[in-house]
Amino acid sequence: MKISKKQQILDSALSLFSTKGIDATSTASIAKAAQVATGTLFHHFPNKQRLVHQLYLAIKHDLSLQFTPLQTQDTNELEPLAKSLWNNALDWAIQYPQKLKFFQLASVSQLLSVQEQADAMAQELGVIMQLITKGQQSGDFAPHPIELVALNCQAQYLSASNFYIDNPALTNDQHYRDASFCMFWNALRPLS
Amino acid sequence: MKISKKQQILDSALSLFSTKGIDATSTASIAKAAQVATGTLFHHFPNKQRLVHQLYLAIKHDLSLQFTPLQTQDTNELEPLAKSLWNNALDWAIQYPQKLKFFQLASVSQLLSVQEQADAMAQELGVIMQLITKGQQSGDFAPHPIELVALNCQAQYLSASNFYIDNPALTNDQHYRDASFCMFWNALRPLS
DNA sequence: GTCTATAAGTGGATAGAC
DNA sequence: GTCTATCCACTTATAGAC
Repeated sequence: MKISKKQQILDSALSLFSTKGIDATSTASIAKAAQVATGTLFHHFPNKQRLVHQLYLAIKHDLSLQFTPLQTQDTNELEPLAKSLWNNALDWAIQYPQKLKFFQLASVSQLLSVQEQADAMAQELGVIMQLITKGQQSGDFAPHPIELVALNCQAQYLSASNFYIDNPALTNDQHYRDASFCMFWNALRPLS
Repeated sequence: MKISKKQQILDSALSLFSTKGIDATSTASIAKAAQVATGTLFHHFPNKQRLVHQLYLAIKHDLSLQFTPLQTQDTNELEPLAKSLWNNALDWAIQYPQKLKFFQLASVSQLLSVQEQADAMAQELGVIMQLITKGQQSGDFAPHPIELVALNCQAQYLSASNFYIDNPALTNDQHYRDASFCMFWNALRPLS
């Protein structure tokens, strides 16, 4: 057996959550989709909430892996670095639309506490925070409050990702790609 | 009796939906909170989905009313107009945090079809679309695809609103207000 | 219009065999 | 670790009295 039952459950849960919503998906339907008994599901996860939480952490970690390869790049030129991070993140969302959708559902739902979300953000997306701080120090970015800027970045990223997922034909359209990055980048800049 | 039972049901539904989530809120709990029998609820709304839909439309309309008083203003100067629209919308969200929360839940959940959401957007928020078009024609804004720009505006608005709702102490902090508008406005501008 | 009572079904979660 | 079988609280929605 190549994939463990636990992983099958997580995969099926992601698929169902992202299409039907988290609350609207029963544990029984997850087990059925994973070709597993409900007893097995509750053997691996003490309850539904823990299953959601574990899936959330796994996906957030997965996204963070898109950023790490770029950490070693030259950081003197901020814009090209930001552009490759932006495109990496967008490509990830386009490749795994279910992960993005679930990520969004989990963020908006009250299943995870604000604290849990903030912790996951700080741990996994620390690279982004450092980049914002660096840009503010060099004067490339406006000196706005960092929490506000971080939330704004996340919001613009989710917005652009959803657009590409809903309009697959435009995925590789350079005009659209440039436009989305331009808005993102300009938002961070100081008033000229 | 000042408020109709139907309105009591809508009010209680909004309150419960925004705190517990839509799926996680039972019709029985809505009826109980509204001090009404379940039979009464189903007399006014054929089913739960219709109740959600009706609430969604009412709230979207409520938001749109924040924009109409400004339509008659002088539109030669775009930035001050945009700033007052931005602040109006933020103030509305801060005053009615439950409405914003529900609005977000309904947008992300699959309860409303993409078409229904787009229709409501076009009808109620047409003012915003016209403003974007006008800015693009005058050269104040970059000529990005309008759908992309509209979604970006909505995302930044929701992001800023959530921040203020989660941090009530900063509601009237001018530094934060200016920062959030600066990001929003800059995102729309062309590359300098 | 509003209520009570209840139908008919689904939910998360558990016990215990293998 | 995985399964079958099952508990029972809770769900949406309806019927019919007032």
